[in-house]
Amino acid sequence: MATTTAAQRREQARIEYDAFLKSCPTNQLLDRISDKWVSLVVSALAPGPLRYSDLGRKIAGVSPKMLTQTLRSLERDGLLTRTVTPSVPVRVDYELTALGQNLALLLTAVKTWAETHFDEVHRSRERYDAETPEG
Amino acid sequence: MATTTAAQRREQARIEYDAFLKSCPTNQLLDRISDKWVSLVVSALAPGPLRYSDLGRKIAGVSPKMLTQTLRSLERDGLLTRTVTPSVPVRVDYELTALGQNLALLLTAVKTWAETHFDEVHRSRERYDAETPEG
DNA sequence: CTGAATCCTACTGGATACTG
DNA sequence: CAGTATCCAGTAGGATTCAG
Repeated sequence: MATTTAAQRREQARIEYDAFLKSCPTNQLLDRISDKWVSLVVSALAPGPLRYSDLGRKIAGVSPKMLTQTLRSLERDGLLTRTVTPSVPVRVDYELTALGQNLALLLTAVKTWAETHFDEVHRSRERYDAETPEG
Repeated sequence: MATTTAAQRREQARIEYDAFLKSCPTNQLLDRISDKWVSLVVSALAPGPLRYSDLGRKIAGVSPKMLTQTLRSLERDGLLTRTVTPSVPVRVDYELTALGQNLALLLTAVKTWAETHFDEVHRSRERYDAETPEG
């Protein structure tokens, strides 16, 4: 039959979606910078350069794995620079590039939005939860 | 002994981190709106209200589960409204609230940033990958 | 049409230990 | 100090199916 199953149609949609992503790779980048750790690291570095362990302390809940991973990703994207000072012990500084600082401004704006409207959102949540018959 | 093991110190850090999150719940909200699907849904609704299936088509790669989940979350946060028209079949419209539109502006700015600087990031990635001894 | 429920996989990301 | 490597749990999220 001319049966296009739901699965086939869905897969087709995914193929088109992949093509869409290729033709519009902006979404990949958007997804990347929408990452939790990216926001935190960029925010942490916004005031000025920091060392690896400084970042780890400033962000607190982060594991070394995620910290390194995020830093590498941001370095690869040209959002920050990694400077190794071959002293003993080694010292590594991370600093936002102009591009990174540019992005930091936007993320700061989003953060400010969250601070400004948090109580509003919070009240909305309580209202919603109260109305919901917890079922 | 006064032995604070690494585990203890780490756990202590997590406790403090939790307290930090409670005292500064903005981060939770920031994390929430940094979600991939949140960005996509808010962007999709920015031009105007849409029905459930319209959203599913416009966002393409999304599964009904994630779409519903994201919409519920945004509704709970007061970022959009859900309007049910009890016709047959049922019709449900989603529309950004003023708060949601406000956020949409910021996310649009971030999206614009991504579009503007994508080639720069892309070149940085190629440079990075070329320098990296693929090890 | 608009979801809700279930199942299941794959990836995220934390803990831990080890290296230069 | 600044990572790297390994292991492993939790969960995000896709596929599928069913209901109102």
